[in-house]
Amino acid sequence: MNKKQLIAKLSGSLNLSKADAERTFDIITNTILDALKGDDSVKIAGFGTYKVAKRKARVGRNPRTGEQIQIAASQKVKFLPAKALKEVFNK
Amino acid sequence: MNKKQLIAKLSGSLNLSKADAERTFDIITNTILDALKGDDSVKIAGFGTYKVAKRKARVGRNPRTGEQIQIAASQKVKFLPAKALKEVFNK
DNA sequence: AATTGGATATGCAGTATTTGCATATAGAAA
DNA sequence: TTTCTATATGCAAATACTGCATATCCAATT
Repeated sequence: MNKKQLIAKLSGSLNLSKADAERTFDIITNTILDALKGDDSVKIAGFGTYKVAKRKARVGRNPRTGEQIQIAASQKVKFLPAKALKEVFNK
Repeated sequence: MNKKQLIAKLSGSLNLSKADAERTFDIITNTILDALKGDDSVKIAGFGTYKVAKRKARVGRNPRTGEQIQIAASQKVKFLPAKALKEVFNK
């Protein structure tokens, strides 16, 4: 399912036009992103936690040529599913 | 930031009561979950992709006693940040 | 509705990183 | 109040990550 299809569903269940449903959805994701930029984590009970994880610089390898490569440190958004979410898929 | 604080922010930016903002938010997360249950992945352009990842059974260990334990296969929701999302935190 | 530019999936090798087990407790959230 | 979540522990095994070409897929513009 892609964003367009998701918006179509939400349009129905939220009783909004597709344009409004998309606007609503975008506001929510942007709010989460902004929070991650400033704060460091966003916890949503029953769903999961978004966190910014710092990754150290390290040595990698180009699998095509085999040569070693220096990989810079970076940051990545991680999602940790809540307990309830795990149970849904493991009952 | 926790869910309550997120809802409070959304209440303002969506111009909804807190109760309605929470209802809206819950409908969205539930819609995503339902899609994932149907074995799909949910791709949200510019944000990321939610996927159900299957994990194989393996041998684990009780860190308290040190004894080996057989761990059953399981499923887990994974979130893969979109390119745009990575760039926000690595520029 | 169709085209196009951009984003993402795949496969590969080898190393780095993460995962997840049990369990109690502390702290936070509903 | 009562439920949920983070933390901490050692360690084996699963998985992520890198460059890059190709194939596929999506989003946005015509």
